[in-house]
Amino acid sequence: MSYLRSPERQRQILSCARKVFAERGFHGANVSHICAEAGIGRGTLYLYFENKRAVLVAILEDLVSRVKALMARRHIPRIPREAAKALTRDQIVAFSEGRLAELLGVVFSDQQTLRIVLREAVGLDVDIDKILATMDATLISIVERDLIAARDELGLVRDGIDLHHVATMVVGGVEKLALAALRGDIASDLPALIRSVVQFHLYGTMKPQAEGGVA
Amino acid sequence: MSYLRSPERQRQILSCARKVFAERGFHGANVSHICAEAGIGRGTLYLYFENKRAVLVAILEDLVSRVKALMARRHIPRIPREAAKALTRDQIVAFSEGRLAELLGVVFSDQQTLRIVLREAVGLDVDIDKILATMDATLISIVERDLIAARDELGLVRDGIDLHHVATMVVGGVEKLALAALRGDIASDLPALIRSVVQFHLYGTMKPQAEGGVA
Amino acid sequence: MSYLRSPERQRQILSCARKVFAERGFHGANVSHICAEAGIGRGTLYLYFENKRAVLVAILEDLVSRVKALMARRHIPRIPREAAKALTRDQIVAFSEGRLAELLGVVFSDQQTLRIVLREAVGLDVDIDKILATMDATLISIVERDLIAARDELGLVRDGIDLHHVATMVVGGVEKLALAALRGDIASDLPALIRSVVQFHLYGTMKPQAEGGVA
Amino acid sequence: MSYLRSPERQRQILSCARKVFAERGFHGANVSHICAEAGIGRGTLYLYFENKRAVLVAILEDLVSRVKALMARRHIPRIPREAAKALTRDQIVAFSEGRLAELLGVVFSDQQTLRIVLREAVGLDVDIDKILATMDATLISIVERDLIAARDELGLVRDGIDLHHVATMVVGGVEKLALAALRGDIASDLPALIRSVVQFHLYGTMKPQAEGGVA
DNA sequence: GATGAATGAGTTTTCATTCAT
DNA sequence: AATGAATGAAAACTCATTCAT
Repeated sequence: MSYLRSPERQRQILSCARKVFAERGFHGANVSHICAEAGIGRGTLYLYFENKRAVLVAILEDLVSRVKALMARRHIPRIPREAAKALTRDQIVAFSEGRLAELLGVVFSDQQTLRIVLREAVGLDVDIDKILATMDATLISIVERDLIAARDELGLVRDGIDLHHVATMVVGGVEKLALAALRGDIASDLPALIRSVVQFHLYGTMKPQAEGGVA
Repeated sequence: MSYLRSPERQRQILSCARKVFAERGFHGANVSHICAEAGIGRGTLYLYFENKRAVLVAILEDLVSRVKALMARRHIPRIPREAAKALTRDQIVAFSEGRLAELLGVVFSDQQTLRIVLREAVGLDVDIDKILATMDATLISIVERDLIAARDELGLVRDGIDLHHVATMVVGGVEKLALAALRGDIASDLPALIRSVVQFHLYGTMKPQAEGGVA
Repeated sequence: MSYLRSPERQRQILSCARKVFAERGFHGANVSHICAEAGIGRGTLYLYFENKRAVLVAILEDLVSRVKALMARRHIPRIPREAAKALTRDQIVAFSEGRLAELLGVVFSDQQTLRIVLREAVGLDVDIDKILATMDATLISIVERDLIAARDELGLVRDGIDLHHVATMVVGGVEKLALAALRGDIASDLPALIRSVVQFHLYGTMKPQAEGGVA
Repeated sequence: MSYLRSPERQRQILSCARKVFAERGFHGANVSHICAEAGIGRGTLYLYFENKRAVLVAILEDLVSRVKALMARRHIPRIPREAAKALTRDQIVAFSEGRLAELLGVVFSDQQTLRIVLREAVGLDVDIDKILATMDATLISIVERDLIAARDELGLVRDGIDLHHVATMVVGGVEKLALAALRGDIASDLPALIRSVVQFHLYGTMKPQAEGGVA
């Protein structure tokens, strides 16, 4: 028995639960597993959370709030259009990479949360789905906002693109890469991954010459 | 009650299970639900499947085999490099759209299977994960093969791109769009979605002029 | 494992539960106790009853329906008022004793049910309370109906009596006697008890001379 | 927080527990409920009572001791037999009503205790049952002693009556009336109820003429 | 082959009680 | 003396699976 103040104990349980859920999945994890991990009695968990599901919800909402905080914090740098025109390709790439790294840093700050969001929390129940949808929507809107700014203020974006679709695909693509990395299907070389993402979403796959050579 | 020979009955159970799993999720669905849907007794299911999990596995493996069949069937059209150079932008787009539509047609032939793959089968257990990973890998390798062919045989692909990463992102992006459509966050207008995907992955987001204007 | 048809199994569980509840009380009795007594698995009980509480409710409602059946069955014998006047004291006593014995026969047909009604089902929850109240009300109204008939049709009842109060007291008195008998505080000599009840409720305690001698 | 010496604090807890038990029943009431009501910490209760059950026992024993005190206090007024013969019917009734009111005053001094005795403490465990049995026995013996006195010293009681049975029925009848009043089935008009009880137990239900007219 | 009654392992959850502070 | 955080025993209940019919 160790006496901890409420908020610390709550955080401790949360972090142990994160670990356990990531390792065993939501259904594979017992309340007992979590409590053993946290070194507390089984009843203690119920002093801090209504039930097992509420622990997961807390983990997810914690992440959502971090993502929303990011969105609130981040503002589009105001560059005059003239200056925008003078941006080099490398400057644009570098800026995009920075933005993306920032985003990924918050979302996938730890592998455990990543695993939980992408795998353990999926398909559990309607309310949890709503939280995941909120997170998706927030992530997507962050990317979309950047794209809209790049289009409207910097004039950098190709015409006739549905930016919401694109933002959705960017987030989905990033998550799939992350999942593949989690599975060990591809190397977890974050900078390389980020470079791939940025290159891909800026330029697409088609050779400029090919494009250029087209009537 | 009704006399169906083994294979038909098996298929019938499978299709009822698909419906039930899609509607209620793997954990939310009882064996009873499936059997009621199929109009058979609870024990009968066990004549055809070892257990509940095996039913889901069968659904997934059925999909995997359809995807693999697609991969085996599909071969890259051999176009002489010279001809490739003469391809118009619209021809490339049209061809890509066709390929993608074909792919999506197999994978997401029905909303039920889609839902199961993207939501209900996620995070269940290690073996099911392996199946999902196999499907991901197969899908990705289909896209990747197309990309490799476009690069190596047609010379259409930009240099310095990690095509495995790109293929992964394309699949991930498509799935995220599908998920958003399932959730009702975006319109389920398949042709429009396919167009977005193809435009995005061919050209990326950056304006050609912007790119062109860079030193 | 023994295969019983639904209704028999249900009745068997009910009768075992009656025994177990009577012996150990509602809270003292486990579902396991009941199942062990019935020689069935723990889950089997839940095929027949929604939960432990529902088993008790079924026991009580079974009794209520027997009591209500008695009330429906029983009709007041129509005796012309003239004939009523000619009834001897012993005839009235004998008739009352018969009626009471009939009532007790249904209600307290077995000690187990009696114990459950008087002790184990008391104070459990609002709905069970309602059932007990219904039973009380039915018993009381049976007695009251007899009293009203004796008053209105036979003219046998003293003036200025609140017959509902009296009926309530009769039922309460009988139950207290039964409880005392259950506890072993008084002899379980049913005929003697019935005689006491009838004498008491017909004549009261006061000596007729005493009454007669009053101005 | 508030400084109360042991005995007052004990009494305070007891009175809060009485309220809580009456409102929620023994099983429905948490130790927390009681402590919250008393404005003390959860551990504090255990400084004054061994456990939850002990609190209920204390409430009941307090009542038992009040009832026993009544019994000890109450003595039969010595009236010469001659004087007894001269008692009017109204005098006897008035006296009986007084005695009964006195009894009820102690037992059911408050609705809370009444509810606990009649509903919440019933069927809990063997020891509590013994206390309730003691209370029943004491109440019954008080009534019985009055009846014996009325018979042996005043000669007011009809022959051939088992006074223990009668006393038991009187107590049972009174309790059933009280229960019905608690339930709202009958009006809680104490004087009217007392009158009904006294009339009934003195005179019974049968019309004197009817009785008189019998051979 | 088909059935569905029976099973019981496995989990969540509650709450009286303890004891470090 | 007072507290309330921590405990864990105890119990209800679900549901995939078995197997007598």
